[in-house]
Amino acid sequence: MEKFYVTTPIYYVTMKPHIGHAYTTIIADILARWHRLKGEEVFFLTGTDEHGSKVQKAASEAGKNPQEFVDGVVEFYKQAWKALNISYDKFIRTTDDYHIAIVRKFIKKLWDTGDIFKSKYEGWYCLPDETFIPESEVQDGKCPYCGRAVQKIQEDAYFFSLSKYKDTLLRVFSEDERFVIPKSKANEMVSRLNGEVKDLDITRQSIDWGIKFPIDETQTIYVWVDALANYISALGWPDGEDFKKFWPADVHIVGKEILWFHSVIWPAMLISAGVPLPKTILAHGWWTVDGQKMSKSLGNFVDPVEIANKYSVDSLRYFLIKEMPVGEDGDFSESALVSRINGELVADLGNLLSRVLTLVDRYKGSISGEIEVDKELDIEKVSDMLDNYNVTGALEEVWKFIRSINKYFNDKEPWKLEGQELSKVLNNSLEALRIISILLEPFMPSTSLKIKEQLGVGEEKLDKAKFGQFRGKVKRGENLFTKVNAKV
RNA sequence: GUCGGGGUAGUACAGCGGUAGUACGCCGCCCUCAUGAGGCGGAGGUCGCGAGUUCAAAUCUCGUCCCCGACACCA
Repeated sequence: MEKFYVTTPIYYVTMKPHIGHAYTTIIADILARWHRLKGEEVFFLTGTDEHGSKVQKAASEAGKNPQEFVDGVVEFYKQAWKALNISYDKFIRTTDDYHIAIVRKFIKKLWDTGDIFKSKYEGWYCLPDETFIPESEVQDGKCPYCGRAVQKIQEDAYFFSLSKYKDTLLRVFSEDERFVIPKSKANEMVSRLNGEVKDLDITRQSIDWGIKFPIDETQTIYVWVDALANYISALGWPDGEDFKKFWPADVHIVGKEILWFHSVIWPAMLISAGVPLPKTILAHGWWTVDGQKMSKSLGNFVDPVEIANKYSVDSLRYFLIKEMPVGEDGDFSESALVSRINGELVADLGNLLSRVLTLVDRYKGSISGEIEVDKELDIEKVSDMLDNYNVTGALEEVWKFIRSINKYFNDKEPWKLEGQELSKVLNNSLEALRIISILLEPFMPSTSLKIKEQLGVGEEKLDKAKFGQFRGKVKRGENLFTKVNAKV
């Protein structure tokens, strides 16, 4: 049986999930559901990244110890994913015991390969805040958080020989078109690799909240190394059954800002440890909100659970996928969301189901007739797009089909027909709706289910997405979506 | 600064050598099976600017202006 392993990044638990976290996770969910629909064995991993100085700091600001603090924030993620209908198979936390043990084992493996060496880490340090400040954040020699002067200090640290893998990685990029999608983002990585590649410090002495470095217990493993290893620790590397079955990952879904970690640092560590590379790293763009970047200072984070409760989960899922092609940036606004709900979900999909079922109710005879709408749908194309992670294009293809069936219904004017002629139009329309319900399942699972209930058909996999004789027991129900009238 | 992407209708985008397109919005007409849903028609663009190549340029070349992204924190 074919397998499919998809991951989201593990989210850093300093705050509740926002619309960007939801977006990444929804893409992963769609892919997971799509591959299940094809009858494959799927492993969908998500989770939380819980170590590091920023978590430690956030915890102390909240007056809690770090473990208490992260336990609290993790619940927000789990509840959000439940509310958004996310079908993950495993939720990993970097504070889980098995993860900690495997990270230490993984680091030892890199040490045994000879790719870890001891040196000095030098950086800007804010003494009162007890944290290192990245060069790019230092403002006029001052700490961006407290405004006090930072100083250059040195401490012992261990480094990973990233530079050693530069050429190997360049070869991977040039030989494998699918290693990083989209191409434009792959090019950015290649151009960075062609520049200076420094070895990476992978431990810190000054940080306490994290996994201890197995070679020297006075050091703590840098949070990124700890986090990246989740993709194999979740599977029980190196001997676990899941690891043997599901690794290498088919796709790591990431935001564009963490692509370097996933397409360069992570692969380098895997090569060093003798582990095969993930097949694809899919980098997506960012959401702005009402044209502005989401930020703490603007306080404009959009809570996906609130939006889902206000409109509907599937309205949100539909909007996020349809509004912005994977890899590009896009803007979130409630007015754009409402416009898609009214203009597409209500007027195209909801309307189609509604008008077809009304005529079916009125017609008493049996439904049958030759199929004539099958040319309107190219399932191969939808399938190819999803296999190539073009979720926006695939959804658009399904939508073209929905529009074409509305047009078919309109042109045939079945409300003026009777007997065989009417029966045929109804059979075509019902079969189209049944196939639409199958193809929409990955994108809008609860809407898909509602359509199936009203058509009186059961759960169906992709192999049932073929036109034929409609066999459901139709039972008209509530409208799929409600028109939003309020001006926003 | 270095590297990369882009500037096309009010807005969002497609087209990438052969009479300027799609969606939303706007205007007009028509229909009624359907959630004040639907259909048809229309207005609206010197395709950033200048030059060149060509029978022919949004499309290729050069120049120029402007926007955006990556450059080791962020979905």
